[in-house]
Amino acid sequence: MTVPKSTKARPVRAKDRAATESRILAAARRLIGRDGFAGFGLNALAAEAGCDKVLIRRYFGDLDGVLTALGGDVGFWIGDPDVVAPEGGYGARMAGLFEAYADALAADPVLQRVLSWELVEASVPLRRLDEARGRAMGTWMQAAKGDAVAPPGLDAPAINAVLLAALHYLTLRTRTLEGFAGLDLATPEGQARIRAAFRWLFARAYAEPTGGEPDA
Amino acid sequence: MTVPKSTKARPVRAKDRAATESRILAAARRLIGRDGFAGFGLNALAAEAGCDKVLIRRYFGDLDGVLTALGGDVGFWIGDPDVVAPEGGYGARMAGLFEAYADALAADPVLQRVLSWELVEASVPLRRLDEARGRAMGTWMQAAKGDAVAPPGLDAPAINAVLLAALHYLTLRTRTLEGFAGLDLATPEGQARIRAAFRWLFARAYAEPTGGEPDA
DNA sequence: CTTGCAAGTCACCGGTCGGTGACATACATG
DNA sequence: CATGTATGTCACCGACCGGTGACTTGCAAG
Repeated sequence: MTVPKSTKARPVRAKDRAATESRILAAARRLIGRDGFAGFGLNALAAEAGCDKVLIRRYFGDLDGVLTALGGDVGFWIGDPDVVAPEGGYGARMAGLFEAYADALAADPVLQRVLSWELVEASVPLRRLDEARGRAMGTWMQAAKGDAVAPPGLDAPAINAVLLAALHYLTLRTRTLEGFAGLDLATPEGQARIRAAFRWLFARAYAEPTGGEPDA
Repeated sequence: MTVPKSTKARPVRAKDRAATESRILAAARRLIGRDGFAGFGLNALAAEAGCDKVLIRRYFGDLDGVLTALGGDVGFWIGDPDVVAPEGGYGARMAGLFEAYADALAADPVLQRVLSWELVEASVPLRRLDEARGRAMGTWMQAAKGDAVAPPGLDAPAINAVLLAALHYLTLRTRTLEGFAGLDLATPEGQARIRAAFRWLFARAYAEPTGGEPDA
């Protein structure tokens, strides 16, 4: 595709290492996004990239090297933190950031596969991928928070982590199963109920102090 | 183990189909709990059960048949709904049920593996397993709820589903990765913060009506 | 005891996996 | 042009996978 074919028939290929490497990385992204990590292997990657598997080993060592290179790739994770306009109080800003992230996650099959696989296998490159993602997420949250401060008397990072975990699980689950806990995640009605529940939780969790703190 | 060895040396084995079947199912549970679904195959299961793989095929058809039989097994999923004493209001009862379920899930590696694998692969027997689990969970929640009713003006099933999703994700993630969203899930402090955040969210979500409802 | 059959054992098949050595080709350098 | 080296291609290996046919063995009915 990107490499102009030569004149000869069989053993052509343009002898461009950089191009081959980027073709391999692009194929890895495509492969993970389409088939996930279960079938992510040397042979499949070589076939997807249209090159011999020995080149993958020569350039990246092994599949973990490919993942590491993928994680180090600039712009691999969701890029623009400027999606959310910092307005309103802490809760409103967090809710806005949350919804923007939810949309981005729903639209990114590769990120979904990575998050799913992290729950199954604990490998070093996956850990690196997650750390890179976590760092990007942190700076994103910082930018979105701006000068707003969380209400006193609550553990905002923990609350945000819980709601983020719920978003991850529900998003990942929608890809394989329709229902969860009696709700139908596939229908627009079910998704609307989930969204409303998230809004409700954000609003209530970060509401102005009203009652006693349920600490023990 | 359960089958008394005969006198002869090699081709003994007691010719007891029922015992062999239960040995296979027990081996499947052990295998899934230890290694997960990634290495769950005919050969591994036969080795774990100490029988020939052809017997697995003869008795269960294929691996999916084994999973189906596992799901139909009585007491495969968490059994006793009487853990939670139905007391207090709706929110308190749900929070109590929630914590009991959290402890049970944390102590059940097989259930964790099933929940993880459901996010990766969408196979029919896994769907059946999930449906059985969902039904057990539903009756459990019904029993725990008792005669309490949710406060009006909110979608209690959706809110419960969100918090349950968060519990699932955080529990599954703790098995492979230490941190999430800046929190350290491995330390008792991090787990205490998560628990406190859950309590906070339950208390706030189901608190007596205080302010405006954040519906859109 | 003889016979029939299910239970259990073994050996083998084709396919795919990751991995490797040997080789062909293109490009830059002398 | 000659040469070295990196790039790319190919064939093959051992290991494991699910799957299957052929066999042996124990049990029970006749």
